[in-house]
Amino acid sequence: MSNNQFKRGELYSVINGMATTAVARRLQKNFRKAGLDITIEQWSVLYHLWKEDGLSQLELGIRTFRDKASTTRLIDNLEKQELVIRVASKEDRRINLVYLTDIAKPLQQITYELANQTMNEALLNITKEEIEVVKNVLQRVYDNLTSKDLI
Amino acid sequence: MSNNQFKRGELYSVINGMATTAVARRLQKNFRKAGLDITIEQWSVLYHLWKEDGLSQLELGIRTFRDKASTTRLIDNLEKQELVIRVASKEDRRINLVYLTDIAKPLQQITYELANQTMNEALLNITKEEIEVVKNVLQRVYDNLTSKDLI
DNA sequence: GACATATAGTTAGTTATGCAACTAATATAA
DNA sequence: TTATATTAGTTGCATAACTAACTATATGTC
Repeated sequence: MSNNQFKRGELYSVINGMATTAVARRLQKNFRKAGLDITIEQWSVLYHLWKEDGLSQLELGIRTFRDKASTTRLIDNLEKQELVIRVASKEDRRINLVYLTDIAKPLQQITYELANQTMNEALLNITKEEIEVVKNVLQRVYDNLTSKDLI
Repeated sequence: MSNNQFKRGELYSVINGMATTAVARRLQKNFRKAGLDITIEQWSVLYHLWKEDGLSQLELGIRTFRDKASTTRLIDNLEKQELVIRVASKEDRRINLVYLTDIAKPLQQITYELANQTMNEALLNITKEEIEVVKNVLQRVYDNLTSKDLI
C-alpha cells in the first residue's frame, strides 16, 4: 500500500467521526457489492481492533466517537456475527476486553482495499493540501466541542 | 444578523450533509437547554421550509440529503408535533406539499441564534479561508459520489 | 471493615437511517 | 384507449444513535 493512498483513506475516519456521509453510504454499498455483510459502523470498530486488538469497550467508544450504550450494542451485533468476543479483564472485572475472532481477521485486507478505492472515488480532483486543511479543521472543530464540558 | 456570522452557520449544513457530528450533538444539546423539543434532524427540515415553505417531500429529501423513506418518517414526527402539515398538491395528487404551522414559524429566530452560537463555538480559532476550503472540498466529495450512479 | 463515590457496561425508550417491497397517481406508447 | 412504465410517497424490517436509569465492580475515606 502506498503511503500516500493510505493517508488519503484516513480522511474517512475524520469525516465519519463527524457525520453519516455520502462517503459512508458509498463504502457501505461497496461492502455489499463485495459480498461483505458488515455495516460501516461495525467496520469502524473492527478498524481499530485491527490496529490494536483487545481494547476495552470504553476505549473503542472513544476511538470511534461513540457513547457507551451505542458501543455496547454495536459489539452485541459483532458478537452475534462471531466477528469479536468479549473477555472480562482479569485485573478489573468491570472491563470487557474485545478481541477479533479468526473470522474477522482476514477481512482486514479486503475492507482496507475497498476503503481506499472508495476514498479514491471520493477524493478524485481534490489535492493533498486541501485534504490536510479539511482533516485539520474537522479535528479542531471536534476538539473545540469536546475539550470542555462534553465527554 | 451579520452576514459573516450567517455564512459561518452554513457550514453546519454541509458538515451535517456529510455526517452526524460533534456539531450536531452540541446543537441538539443547545436546543434542549433552551427548552426546544425538536431534534436536529427535524430542524434541518424546518430550516429549508423557513427558506421556502410548501416544498414537496421529495424536494425536502434532496435538500436535506435524505431518501424518501427517511423523509416520510421525519415528516410523520413533525406532523405529530404539529409543526408542519401535509397538503396534497392539486396539480399532481401523488405529491405532498409540506407547510409550516403557526407553531413552527416563531421557532426560526431562536433556532437560528442557537445554530449561530453553536457554530461560533465550533469554529473558534478557524479562519474564513479554512472554512471555505472545507465547504468546497466536502461539496466536491459529495458531488463525486452522487453525480454518477448514486441517486 | 463499612459506607459513599466513581467507573464499566447493560437495558429501556425514542428517534433516525437505509433497503426493499408496496400502493396510488400520472405519463407514455401501442 | 388500454397496457406499460414512471413517479411520489408509505410501510416493514434491521441497524444504529442518544438519554437516562440501572447493575456490578472497584476505590477512597472514616
